[in-house]
Amino acid sequence: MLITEKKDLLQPFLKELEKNQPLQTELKEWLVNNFSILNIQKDEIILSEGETCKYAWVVLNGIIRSFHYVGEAEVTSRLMTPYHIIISPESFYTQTPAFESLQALQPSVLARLHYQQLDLLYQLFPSFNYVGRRLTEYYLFITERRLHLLRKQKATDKYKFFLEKYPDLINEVPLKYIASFLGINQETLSRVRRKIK
Amino acid sequence: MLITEKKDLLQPFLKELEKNQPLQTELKEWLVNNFSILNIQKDEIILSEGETCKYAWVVLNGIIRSFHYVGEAEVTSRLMTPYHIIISPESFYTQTPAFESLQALQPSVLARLHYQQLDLLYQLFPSFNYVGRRLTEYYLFITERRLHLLRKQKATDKYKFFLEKYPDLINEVPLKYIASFLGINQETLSRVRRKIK
DNA sequence: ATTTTTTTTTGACTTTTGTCAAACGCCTTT
DNA sequence: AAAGGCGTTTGACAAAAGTCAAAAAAAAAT
Repeated sequence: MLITEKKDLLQPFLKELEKNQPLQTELKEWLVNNFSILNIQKDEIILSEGETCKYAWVVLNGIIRSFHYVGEAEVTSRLMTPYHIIISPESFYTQTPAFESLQALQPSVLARLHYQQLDLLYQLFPSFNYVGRRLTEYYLFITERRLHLLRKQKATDKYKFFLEKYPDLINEVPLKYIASFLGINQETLSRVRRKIK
Repeated sequence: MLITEKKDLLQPFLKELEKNQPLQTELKEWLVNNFSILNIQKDEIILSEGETCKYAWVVLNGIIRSFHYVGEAEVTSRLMTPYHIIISPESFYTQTPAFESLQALQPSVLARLHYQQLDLLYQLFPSFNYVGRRLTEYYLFITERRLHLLRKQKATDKYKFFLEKYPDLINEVPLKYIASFLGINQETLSRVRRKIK
């Protein structure tokens, strides 16, 4: 892939990164040089349970879900849209096997950076620790929001919360994944939807 | 409070901070000088819903819970034990009013640092951004663990997970708070306990 | 030691959600 | 137009959890 093309693809993500604080030009160049672009098919698995999460991915296009198994059943834990950074946190931070998998729900474009490259990035540009900290704080906040959702007692409340906080997902993601994300089953979600309309 | 006394109180917390990487002596001195120690009574409210979370607290002793209201009912969202750093994430990071409150479940000893002091700390010691990032990553990980708990479908599974991951809390925290933390009601928790024993 | 208060458990009943099987609607393929 | 596949809805019934009131147990106060 041409470097100019890669640059264009990464541009909106870099802009997101700069929301807090502008980044040094060399840092941005380093990012463009070191990220790789991936084209992912619908349903393709990006990370399998049991593998160690060696990359941080950025969604440039498409939707990715994380899921794990509870017995036979799949549980969808996160739904990730453009400019979201994806890792399996425990696995990535501790470089141990993941208990969850990552899968594309649509044909998607991702950028990825290797764990060791990210480590190097923090060494080369210590100021990037500030960005890393702010980003992690943001992810902590949205994780708390998912917790808030799951603490809603009634299926109806969960669905309303979902509509409010994740409006861009409702028409993009099959209901079975949304139901699972909300911790209810698909039939219950379907009944909730009928009641609300 | 004497500085030597404060130093002794903070010592185990500083040791926790140094688990990843030793800290410069001046940084540790700065922390000892700038943290304030608070003695908190049982049931005392540390932060009230609607207030902005201006401090980061460290539990040196005791147990703190966070909770918010859903209608009339209180929902306990976190239970925090020694050396845990406490903030109301959204409120602290964005300096906007909190939707949750913080309360001591036991007589507790806390150390606190003002938001602006923390900001100053990051400026004075840029390397502390690394520590901040690692800490935030850790809190992200344990937040995901709470999510994992709430995604368990059956009350029995939630309680077993709680016993496994939070063994130090089971004999210290009244069951009504644990039930609420698990997203079930107290009577259900009581019945689960009978069935398990 | 006794009383009072708080915490935990129990019982009877209601509400909510899950389960399984089948049907429906819509898009794509032949 | 018919057939197949996928996502969504519906129905009948079972299981799980919630609610309210009261009892029992444990802890704290007098």
